[in-house]
Amino acid sequence: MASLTEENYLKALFNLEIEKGKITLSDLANQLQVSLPTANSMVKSLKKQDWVHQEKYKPLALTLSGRDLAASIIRKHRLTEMFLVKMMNFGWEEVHEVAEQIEHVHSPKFFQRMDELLGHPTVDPHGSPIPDQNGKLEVAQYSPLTQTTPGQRVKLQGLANSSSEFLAYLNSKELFLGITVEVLSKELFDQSMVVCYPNHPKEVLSEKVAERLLVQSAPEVS
Amino acid sequence: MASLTEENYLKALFNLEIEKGKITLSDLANQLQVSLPTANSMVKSLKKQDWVHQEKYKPLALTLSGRDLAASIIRKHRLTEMFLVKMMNFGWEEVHEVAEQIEHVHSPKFFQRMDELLGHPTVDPHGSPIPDQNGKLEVAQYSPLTQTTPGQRVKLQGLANSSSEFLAYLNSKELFLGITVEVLSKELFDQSMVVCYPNHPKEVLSEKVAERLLVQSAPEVS
DNA sequence: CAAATTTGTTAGAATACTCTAACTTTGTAA
DNA sequence: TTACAAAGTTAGAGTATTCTAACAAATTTG
Ligand SMILES: [Mn+2]
Ligand SMILES: [Mn+2]
Ligand SMILES: [Mn+2]
Ligand SMILES: [Mn+2]
Repeated sequence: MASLTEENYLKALFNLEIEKGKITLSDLANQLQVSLPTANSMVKSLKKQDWVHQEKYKPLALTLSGRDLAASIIRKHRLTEMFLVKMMNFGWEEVHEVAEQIEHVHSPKFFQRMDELLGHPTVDPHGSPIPDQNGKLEVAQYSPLTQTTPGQRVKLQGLANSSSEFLAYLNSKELFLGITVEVLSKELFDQSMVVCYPNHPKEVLSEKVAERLLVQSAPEVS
Repeated sequence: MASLTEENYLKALFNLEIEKGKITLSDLANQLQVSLPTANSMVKSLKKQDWVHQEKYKPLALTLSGRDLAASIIRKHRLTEMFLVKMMNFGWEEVHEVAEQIEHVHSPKFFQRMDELLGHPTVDPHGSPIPDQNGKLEVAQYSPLTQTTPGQRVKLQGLANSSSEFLAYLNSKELFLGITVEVLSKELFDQSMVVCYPNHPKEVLSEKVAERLLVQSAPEVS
């Protein structure tokens, strides 16, 4: 059985594989905020348990069972975040830290009940997909708001970054998942965008913000 | 900050103090299923952090801050058990293992929300009192059913033992907390008791069972 | 009360996870 | 294509938690 530490390594490997395609030891060490030798020795132990493939000086890769284990932990993390928001009145900016702990709880029934009480959600409060019981992950193809052009109407579906600072900013601007945003204009100089959405007829979003807002290109028309 | 291991030691010390009055190292080691030297060295480290008093070859005692910490963990454990039963449809025989893990989660808000959603419960699903936010523990004075005499009507308020085997037995006999039990007779030979309670006009309880059922001597009269 | 038993302590070692320092391999770029 | 930089590895060590073996103190008991 994987220790809490090993579970965190597997989760990091899973996320790096999705974000960057191939996994380097440096990225892993950086992600987990440990030294290179620490990551190196832990990877050796993950290899011994057949959760990662590793050859000297080569990039890393999760094995099938490693990926399954990682997906199950990420499933628990995201179900927990959703449960905290929907059932326990947490804000979406408050849930990550708690989920980081609860994801390590061993109790299939506990997470099954969360899943049932939530009606089998497919995304977490930040729009990230929840792996299903078999470890399958629906990778929705959203694009950053920066790639839209004036006149377009799009639906806010996800976030490229879920830091609590960014989430607090979105709260203050009443920018929530699911809302429809219309692009009014784009500033050539700094790529900032003027948009409108419910209760906000004219709001300026910096490039920094816009590139972190993931939208659905073709929103259903009213 | 206390590690998960230290938290479990503090909890054990707290419970031993209540159950036995004074705390011996042997009891502690036995409770936690570790060797005597292991308990000894951990107690030294708890002493260094000023959570226990310890003198060579003398019984142990929690310090004020140690007791507070222990009470807060037991509060989290029992709130969690109540939450699992009332909000997540767990049986009372299934919650202890999960609570054993969740009690170590660091998030005041998480347990505050449990408390609120449950309406500030004062006991856990097995009748054990939940310490309040200040670490105060209401020690209700219940007595075992063995100490009642035929003709008496009492209310089942707690359990002297909450092993899942015992709880499963109680489930099968529909013996739940809060029901009123009338003692019909007591067998002199083996101390077994014949009782009656809702849906069970005549049920025999062994001494083993009866001594684990904690009842309120003076039930409110109808 | 002296022997036997129980309880507590010390010493020494193992495993898990982490670090820094030193070294090697790989990839880049002049 | 050699030199420099980046990435990866090895060696050696520290903390936390646990163990067994050996020993010492305290308690119980005949
Ligand atoms: Mn998260
Ligand atoms: Mn985690
Ligand atoms: Mn319990
Ligand atoms: Mn515990």
